[in-house]
Amino acid sequence: MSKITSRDKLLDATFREVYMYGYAGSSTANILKIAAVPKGSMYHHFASKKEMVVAMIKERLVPKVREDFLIEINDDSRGLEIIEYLFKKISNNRMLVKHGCPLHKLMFEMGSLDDEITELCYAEYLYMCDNFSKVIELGIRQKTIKDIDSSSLAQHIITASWGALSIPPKYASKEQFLKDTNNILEFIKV
Amino acid sequence: MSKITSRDKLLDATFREVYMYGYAGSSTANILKIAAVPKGSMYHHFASKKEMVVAMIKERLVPKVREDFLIEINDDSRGLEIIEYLFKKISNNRMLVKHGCPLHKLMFEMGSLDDEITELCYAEYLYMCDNFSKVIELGIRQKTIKDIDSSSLAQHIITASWGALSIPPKYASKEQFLKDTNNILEFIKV
DNA sequence: CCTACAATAGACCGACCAGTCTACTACAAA
DNA sequence: TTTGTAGTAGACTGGTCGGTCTATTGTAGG
Repeated sequence: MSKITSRDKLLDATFREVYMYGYAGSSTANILKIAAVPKGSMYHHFASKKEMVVAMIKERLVPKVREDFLIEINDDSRGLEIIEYLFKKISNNRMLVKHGCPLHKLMFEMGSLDDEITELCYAEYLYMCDNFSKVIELGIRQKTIKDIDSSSLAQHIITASWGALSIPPKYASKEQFLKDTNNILEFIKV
Repeated sequence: MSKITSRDKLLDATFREVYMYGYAGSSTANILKIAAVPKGSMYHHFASKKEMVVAMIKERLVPKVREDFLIEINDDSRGLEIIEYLFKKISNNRMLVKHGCPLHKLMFEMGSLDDEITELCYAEYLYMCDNFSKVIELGIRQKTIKDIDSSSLAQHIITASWGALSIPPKYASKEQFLKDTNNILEFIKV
């Protein structure tokens, strides 16, 4: 039995706050209130707000994004179907559809605000591109995906999905996302 | 001869600051410093920071986006070529490539922060979709663009371009954007 | 039981935030 | 010339920001 530590509660609260209101839009005071942890604890575990966010990215945001955009390659899986299934999975994730990809949102905001955090996010974006490339190459070999430069196609699929997910929560819907990503699918089909 | 008023200087500075650092990330103090205008003037012209940003959206951001994403339909213009030319034009706009579409950036940030500003941005997004739809319908009639639901296609082109433009300034490049949007073009071609 | 250290707790700090206030200036209308 | 008003000017306010400080508590090792 592992109990939930103050550190855990802080990272969870930081993820939620930064995801919803952005880095600049979220305050330590609010994070502490949500986590129900006193200020002394926070500065015992982390040197600063930024360091707490850096830890949050590594220990919460990155694992979450890897899970949400997870691509599993089995022996009998087809490249195209994996992407189709992924879009379906994302469309059923209410949080993603409403508030966008947390990695995209943070990376976009931090681009002009902090180099270290931007780099951290961008590295994860490159990792995603790599993963997608492999699936695309699989699909190309199976002749279910068009034979186009796989890394350029991976980048296109990710950024286009991110764009489709960046419609404000009030107006975003599963249907709109599926309609949008269906165009991506139609394009990559052989 | 129309002279530059304090109000103009404030709107210009507000656009730059909010574009670069976001709504939450920009301060009135900094805007006043850049505009070289005293605080009293600002609160004489605008009731609050938010009202100043609302005016900035209407009088600076919207016109700028309409110019950057301008689509001109002449008698002898072809639907596909208009989109091709637009992507080329955007790729040559260093500011857009590095910092993204200002409308997209602000709308994405404000989604959970302020309904009024979100609505204002979303209305302009719908206007863009409408404009793109018309060009797509033209292309369909000319048989240079695939005969797919034009409004869904318009939405796809815009959100996918926005996604391609949301790579951090440090890593974004004209070449990466063109490679990315070329996939959109290849898809819509008949 | 004692010691030592990790963690909790929150009062407190200076800096900065958006916004207010009063005084002053420029200028147009009467 | 007088008067009214739009605009300029910046000192000031209350509240919130990230971060520091000291005191206390919980707990594992001796």
